[in-house]
Amino acid sequence: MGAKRERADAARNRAKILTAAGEIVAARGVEALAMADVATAAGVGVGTLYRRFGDRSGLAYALIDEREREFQAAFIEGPPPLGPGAPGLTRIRAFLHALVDRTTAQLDLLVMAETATPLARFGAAYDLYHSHLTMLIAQVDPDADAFCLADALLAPLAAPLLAHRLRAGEVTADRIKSALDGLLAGFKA
Amino acid sequence: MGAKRERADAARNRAKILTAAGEIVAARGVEALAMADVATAAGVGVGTLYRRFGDRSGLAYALIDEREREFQAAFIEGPPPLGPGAPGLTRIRAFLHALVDRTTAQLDLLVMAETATPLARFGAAYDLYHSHLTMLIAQVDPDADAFCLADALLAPLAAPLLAHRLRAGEVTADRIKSALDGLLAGFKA
DNA sequence: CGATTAAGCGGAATTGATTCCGATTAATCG
DNA sequence: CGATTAATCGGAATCAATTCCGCTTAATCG
Repeated sequence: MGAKRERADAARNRAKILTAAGEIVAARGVEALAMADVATAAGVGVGTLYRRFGDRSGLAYALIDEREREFQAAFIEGPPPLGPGAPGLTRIRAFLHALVDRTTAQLDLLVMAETATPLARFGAAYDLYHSHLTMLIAQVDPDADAFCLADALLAPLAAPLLAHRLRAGEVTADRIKSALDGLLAGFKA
Repeated sequence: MGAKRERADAARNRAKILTAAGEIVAARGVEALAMADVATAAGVGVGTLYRRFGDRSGLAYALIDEREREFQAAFIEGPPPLGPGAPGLTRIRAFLHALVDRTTAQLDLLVMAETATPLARFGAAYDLYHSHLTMLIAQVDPDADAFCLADALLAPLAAPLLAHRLRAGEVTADRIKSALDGLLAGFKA
């Protein structure tokens, strides 16, 4: 794991870059986070930025890193109900709730860390699928939060995630369908 | 709805572009779909490409459009169980299964239509969250497909989707948490 | 048909991310 | 401390997407 310890100038530059990037985000938002600007503000060349952080989303991730570490530590080794000690279902619920909070707290940076470029449309399609499902769910169970459930069923089927799983050979289309059936089983319960 | 009908030369160019783009994708894959190349192959200027399709992901979407229309027609007005006529839960299941198939059939283009640029990492974070959840779920219910369920719970919380929903004011963080609780309720059922 | 005009056109220019590489310099070693 | 070497640097060059804008031309109208 441990690389040979960063050279002194490298560490100094890393700090300067992170500071400059943080200030730009604070002042003008993530869209304004241009690599060339960060380099200039930090007083280093763009090459330095890339050697240190890989790419734009890597820089975003670095800006998030501290809170991310805290969050990870909390659910891996922190106190219950997030950490070990509480019963499984309780921990699952606690984790999901905490993730919602953690995500909304740094929404812009997290979007950038995941997508690099602004990210295109949510498929003209997604919205159509979503309203179709919302309608069907409302019909099956008038008491459910059809809108949110529709997202819960749809999001796992987004092309990028499916591509990730299928290409890695981690799952098959049939297995995904079975899992969906399992979810649906607990529906109008 | 209907704009004033496309000019003859415009329609001709649209066809030439779509043909050229389709050939490039067939021959060298979506990564090779560079706007300048498509323009050259189609014998038009890049400006024409952009006026006609908006941007790169718009072009991808156009390449997909035909099958997409068929799919949409099938679940909106086609025969049951996909279309109207079958009971709600049956239609939901049929829709989700069909969506999995429809997505896997044109995976690359759909990814491109959704993300424009290659798409960055799945958050170094996503994988960690996923294995954490997988473990907890397996512990709660040894018979469940923990791996897939973990995706089902996690994907709806991806930053881009949350950002979309929260910014539009369509939901609140608390409502999302409640919906998650609802899903969990049907778990070890 | 000739005038009129808005839609459409091409491709140079711009923008921003990412890559390259010769010049530096921190860290190591004798 | 001075030599040696590998890690860093800086910033010019490259690459692709997207924007701009002056020129064309299909469609419309008298």
